[in-house]
Amino acid sequence: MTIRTRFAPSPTGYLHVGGARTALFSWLYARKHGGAFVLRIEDTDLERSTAESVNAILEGMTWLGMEYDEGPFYQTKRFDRYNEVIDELLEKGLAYRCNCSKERLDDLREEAMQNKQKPRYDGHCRDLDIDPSQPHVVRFRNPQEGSVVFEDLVRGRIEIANDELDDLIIRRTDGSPTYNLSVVVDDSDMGITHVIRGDDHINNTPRQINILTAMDKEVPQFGHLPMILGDDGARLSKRHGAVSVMQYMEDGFLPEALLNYLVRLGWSYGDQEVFSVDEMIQLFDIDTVNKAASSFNTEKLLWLNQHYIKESDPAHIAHLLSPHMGRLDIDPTEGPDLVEVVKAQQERAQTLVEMAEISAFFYRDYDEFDENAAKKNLRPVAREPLEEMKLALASVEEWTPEALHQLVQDVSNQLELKMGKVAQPLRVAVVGRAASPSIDITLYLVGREACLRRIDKALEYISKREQSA
RNA sequence: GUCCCCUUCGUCUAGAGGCCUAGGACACCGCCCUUUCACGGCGGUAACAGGGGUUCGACUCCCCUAGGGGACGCCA
Repeated sequence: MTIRTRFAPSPTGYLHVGGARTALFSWLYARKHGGAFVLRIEDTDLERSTAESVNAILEGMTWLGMEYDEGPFYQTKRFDRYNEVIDELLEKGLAYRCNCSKERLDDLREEAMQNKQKPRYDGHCRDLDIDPSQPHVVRFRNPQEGSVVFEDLVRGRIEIANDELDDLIIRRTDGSPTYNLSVVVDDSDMGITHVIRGDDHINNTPRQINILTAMDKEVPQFGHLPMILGDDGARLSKRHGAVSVMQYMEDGFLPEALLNYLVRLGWSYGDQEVFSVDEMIQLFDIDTVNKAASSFNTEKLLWLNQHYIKESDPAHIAHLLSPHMGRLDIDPTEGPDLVEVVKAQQERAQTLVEMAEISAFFYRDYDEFDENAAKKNLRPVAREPLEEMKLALASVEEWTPEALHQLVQDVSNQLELKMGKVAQPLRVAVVGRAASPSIDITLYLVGREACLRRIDKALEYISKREQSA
């Protein structure tokens, strides 16, 4: 049997990390077993589904590299099929028409809650013969006895008594099918063998199994994934920490880092923390997924992101960094080779956004000195080293990191100062702040002209400071 | 309220009855490396929710309690 899994988001918002993790596990499972991964858009809620959301979801999937083998299928294009099934159920007496008013249903719910009962439909129309030409919904005739048992791939055996379930609506008054009907029809029609989804669907599963059984269709395997909670342990929701996957791209994260972070949320393979996509495919398994919910921890994501920035090919990082430079109004082609800049900064940034920020000075003069750095390093004692360095830099023949390193060394020796006493004021002068790559590389990439101009600016700063003192 | 599910360091997790003096990772705190910031190296603080059983022996099995989450829609 070929394994077929699916990801079936409803397009009512962007793709957030919870959805992405669900998609990832489903995708990995299919890939691991050489099966197919199907993408299905569950847009039966005509009110809330939007084309923008569909695009956002597709964009997120693409960015993360989770390619699907079939789809996207849209449920709105399959209404005829759902109605066919509903009519069939109706014909066989496995479903019935109901014209209970919403008011009656509301009253019923309220009454049940007051009596400390589980709210459920009372089956009022179960055996009535409702006129099909009048407004009505269609309900599934759920078995009233026995129980539904299934072996969940991550949770183990789950059993729910049928008398906990009621006759759920499968077709609305407006003729559109509801979720529980359409999923079941689709998963069956599309030959899905393993339904991997969030555990908020656990309670729907017995209903769906009952419908499937009524349809005389095969029941797939289910694997219910635990939730992902926010940084603070509260549920991830749109208003609370659930960030769009694409937001991570904008914030300078690499897709491989997010994927790696997500795969370790609720799953592990011994002590291994870093997984390439190939390793995930090879090592992942659904039955080693944890049962408990886990909290999203941005700190660890940052660590992984830095890891991938550090380990990646500099040219690759440069390619990804370029747009972030653009956001700072910097055209990286007008200045030092971005690949060289990446090599210099690779171990110094947790995100591409941060890397762009700390690399801006390679491409343009800083606006003003970082206050603390200037206070500490651009003091009168720094005047002489800076002036010496300026002379040396102006006349050095070879503008290479090696030659520049030697230069700083020579000036330090000449003035009988420690390297730091020369290099650090020089660094602040050239980059405007206290931190940068090693001084030789920094000077080399900034270039002679800009170095001299910025040293002058630093000397000016020192003079001004002396006057005001 | 009813039903379902979950519970190991702050966080992600290892743990399949003796291998546990509970391991790793992130974060945090020291020290080392160092011209800055990082990287890296070394070390440290820190957890089996509580209570009962079962057993020669429980983090591991069973029960109860507590806490947390989910479901209970003409949403998905």
